[in-house]
Amino acid sequence: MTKIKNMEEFAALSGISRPTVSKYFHDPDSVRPSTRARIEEALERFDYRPNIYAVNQNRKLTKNIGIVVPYLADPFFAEIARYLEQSCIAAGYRPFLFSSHGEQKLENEILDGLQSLKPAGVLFAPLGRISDKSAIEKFCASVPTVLFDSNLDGLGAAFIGSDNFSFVSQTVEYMTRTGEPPSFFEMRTPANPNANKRRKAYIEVMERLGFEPHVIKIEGTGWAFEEIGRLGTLKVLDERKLRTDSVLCSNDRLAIGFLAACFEQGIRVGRKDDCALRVASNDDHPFAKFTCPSLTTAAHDYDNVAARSVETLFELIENGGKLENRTETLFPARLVLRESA
Amino acid sequence: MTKIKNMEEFAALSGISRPTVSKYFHDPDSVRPSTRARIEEALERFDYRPNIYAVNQNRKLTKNIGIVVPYLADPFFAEIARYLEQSCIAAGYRPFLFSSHGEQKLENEILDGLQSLKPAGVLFAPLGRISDKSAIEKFCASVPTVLFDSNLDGLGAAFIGSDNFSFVSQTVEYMTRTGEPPSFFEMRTPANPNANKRRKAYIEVMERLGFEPHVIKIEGTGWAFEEIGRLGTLKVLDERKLRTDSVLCSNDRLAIGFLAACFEQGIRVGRKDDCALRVASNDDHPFAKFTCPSLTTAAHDYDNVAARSVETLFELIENGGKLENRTETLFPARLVLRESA
DNA sequence: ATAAAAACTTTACGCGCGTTAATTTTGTAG
DNA sequence: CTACAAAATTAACGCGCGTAAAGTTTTTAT
Repeated sequence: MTKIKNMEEFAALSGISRPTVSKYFHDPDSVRPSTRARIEEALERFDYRPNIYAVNQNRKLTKNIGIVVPYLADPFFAEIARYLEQSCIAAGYRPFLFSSHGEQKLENEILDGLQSLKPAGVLFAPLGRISDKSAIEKFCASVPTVLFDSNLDGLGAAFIGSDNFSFVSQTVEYMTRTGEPPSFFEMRTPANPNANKRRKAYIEVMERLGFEPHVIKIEGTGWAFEEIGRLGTLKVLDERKLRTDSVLCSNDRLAIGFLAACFEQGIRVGRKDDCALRVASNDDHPFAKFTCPSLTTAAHDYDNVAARSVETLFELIENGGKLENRTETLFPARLVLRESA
Repeated sequence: MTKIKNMEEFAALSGISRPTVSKYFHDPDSVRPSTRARIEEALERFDYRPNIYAVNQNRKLTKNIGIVVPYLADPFFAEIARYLEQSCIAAGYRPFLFSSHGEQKLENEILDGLQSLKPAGVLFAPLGRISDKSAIEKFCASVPTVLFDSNLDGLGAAFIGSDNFSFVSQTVEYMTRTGEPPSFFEMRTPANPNANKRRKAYIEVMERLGFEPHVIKIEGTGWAFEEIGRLGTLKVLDERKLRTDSVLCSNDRLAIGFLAACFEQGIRVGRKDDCALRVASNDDHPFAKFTCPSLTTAAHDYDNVAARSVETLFELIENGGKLENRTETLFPARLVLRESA
């Protein structure tokens, strides 16, 4: 079991010329079946693999794909990243995962570092409001990029995300149908552009149904949504700002904080008769099933968003990095009824 | 603003010879301040950076560091990964983050792929029980590796983690001091070696305090601990297996499921008089503050574990990949009193 | 000012592999 | 068996940069 240093050596040991071996690694089907068999036989005996640095230096396009999410400590992004990773691997690519950790500076540094990785493409969920648009625009000009989750107008070759209107309309309609119309609970300055769309959808749906919208805006910045939601709720409860017994939170992480605050204050939440409040939300966070009470929420179509994102990226890559026109694909939500509303 | 293709071109534009520029990129302090200034000035005007593939091909050691965690959808690991990443960057390295997603096959594939990245070192939190020890051993033989969180006997150049005895002794002592001695709630076949140490510590501490240990083992495999905990708790409650009003969960994610089940069953948990049960746990999961009631738990010393891990890795790297003897460093827990116990 | 040391320039080779052009071998069809 | 296309081989160059050797310039010390 001697260690093989390079392709030259491996080619010699396998009895095939180096250019042919090189061809094999580029596409195993491009060589005659008999020679392919000989190479793979040698591969079993000697455990050689091409030096990726030499390969990537000489190929025009690497097989690397960058995956960038805004906040990995949010299990939602961890889950979607997992799906994206696996799809890339299945397609013969090498995914590299990065988290902006909620900071613009880090997001920019990641994009910067990504450029020198010369990735074939990038799947990018930007921070949103605090993203450095011009930096991202520059980046997208030099690297084939598909945006997901958070849309930034005109940036990237395509956007794939969830249809916020579908989320809110389902939750609002459900709540109005089964009880009082909900107030909308959100952060005053939401980090994510989806939040704005959800508020607008809420107002639109409420008006269409003939109810007066009521938006409750709480203070707080950053990505510690649960704590922001909790503190905001305590304040709202203290000031008796709730007009009805129904609340729709902009997202599940705020709702987790909302429920924690209600529990602290001894307020029973749920759809049962002895409950004082109904709370629903949007996202179907992995923990939404384990809140007390479990959270009624509108679920992202994780699988489709992820699948379409990679599909689109591969299409983009095969197209040489350009698509005729930027598309925006939105997947509808699925209402998940649990105990909280 | 012409685009610079290579170091040759950049060197010409900056008026410095290529070898000197190369030296600069390796270590800016290795050149005369005046030439350094000239290079950096040119750097501002032209935005050139060395091709990392060419660099890594020719340098013996890359500046890459691999970070491997068992399950990124667990915010605990996301948080620690964040700290590790930042430390690596601060030290001038390039971190690459990977998650095994709870699967041995993926863990092996990650290690495999990591080898061809030729990293200077790897920070590795293995899956634990289901890890492929022999594959890991092989990996560690060729790449400087520091294990953290989960120890595997003798593998890696060092281990840094938490002192499980410290966790359990603090929670057990607190619970016995303020109420009935707790039962210990855990999975029958825990994925993580820390679980075994916690059970042993529980038994030891209970006996030392003169109480009879009582371990409740629930069924379930995989990494969906919350749901396993929830279902296990429903069963335990149904079969009335609790001997006292106190429960110590092996980890927070199980506890989250435990509390959800109690809530479903209308069982009040907490240290107040009107509560039927007290529940404590270990880890201080990022969501432990938002359970209902909030969870009393023993907190990891995140910062120190992460800081010492990277410290040790850098030491290992500077030492050429070998340390005289394998060290195991354990940091004690900090008891966090909340409402559940 | 002079000598020695330090830093820089020039020249050149090597890393491992992609890739091309010219040539030879192999496989298939008539 | 001949003819011809497909596939493999040989030879050679290039990618961008690390690095070493030899010579030149600049800095520092005396």
